Amino acid sequence: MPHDESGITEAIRASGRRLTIQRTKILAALHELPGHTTAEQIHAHVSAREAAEMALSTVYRNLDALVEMGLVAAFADASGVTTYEWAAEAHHHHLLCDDCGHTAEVELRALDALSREVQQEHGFAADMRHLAIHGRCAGCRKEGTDQ
Amino acid sequence: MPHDESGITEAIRASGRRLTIQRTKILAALHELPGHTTAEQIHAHVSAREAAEMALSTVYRNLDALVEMGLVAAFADASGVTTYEWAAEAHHHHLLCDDCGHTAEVELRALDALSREVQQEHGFAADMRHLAIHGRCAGCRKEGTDQ
DNA sequence: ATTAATGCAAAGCCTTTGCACCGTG
DNA sequence: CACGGTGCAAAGGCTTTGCATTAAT
Repeated sequence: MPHDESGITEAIRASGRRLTIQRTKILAALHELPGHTTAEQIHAHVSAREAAEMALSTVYRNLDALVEMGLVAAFADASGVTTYEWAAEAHHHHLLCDDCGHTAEVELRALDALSREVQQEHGFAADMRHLAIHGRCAGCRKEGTDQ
Repeated sequence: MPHDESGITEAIRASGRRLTIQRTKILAALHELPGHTTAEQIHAHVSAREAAEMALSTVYRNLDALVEMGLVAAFADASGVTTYEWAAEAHHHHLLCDDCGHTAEVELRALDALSREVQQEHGFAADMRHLAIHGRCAGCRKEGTDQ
């Protein structure tokens, strides 16, 4: 893809990897699609605009490589599906409603204190870039009932 | 199984379900095994002590039922494996080391503030009973390097 | 020219499902 | 004795892998 906004292509080359058309398109898709995309979605996104279809396994292999390089973050959905997200954009937090399934992306200040506690009392370097908090959203709580 | 420590068997019967030998053994296994057990582990645990082996699908079906009843909590591992835990015991938090895979169960005070922030600013009722925080544990940080 | 990367198809893994039979309530 | 539950085996979904071929450096 055209302009390389960060040094991503360099990083890829530096790691001994090659910049194939497929990899380039997957990088573009990661930029264009909103966070939390599945391999399938990326595959569909790429295949939709291009005549030639890319193998799904290529998408997986590339995502794995990007995760290994730390450029992309992978997360396990509750249903077992893996979602991927451009690591640099994963600096937000999620409020997952267990009722309606809605996901809100928010900034949480209190996490600093949490991070500190975890660090000081457990020597654990927390990666808060992508914390997911489960619960019930405002809407579902109003409706009161179950499900 | 002998003494029913909570009203679990009642709850099961009240939901129109039956108390089969298999279900009883699975309940016992959930009590005996530490948190975060997989269906496979429960199956192995039960099969180990009893001569007759139980079908793995029975374990899954029972776990599903227990989750549906709210007695057991299910969580998606990063690798896509589902782990189950006695819901009443899931009132702790996890520090998951992304390097060595070790899981530490801790109590985090700072979560109260977090809970409050989420509640007040987003109207979201957070369920903090089983928050998982990713990062690097003390041990892996000392070793410094990758892996 | 090397050798990483792709495509394809097959296999893997965890989990779910269909169906006849069993056993609890 | 009705109907929820079980076992078995087969199917399902997502992901990975083997191998010959292609293409980036």
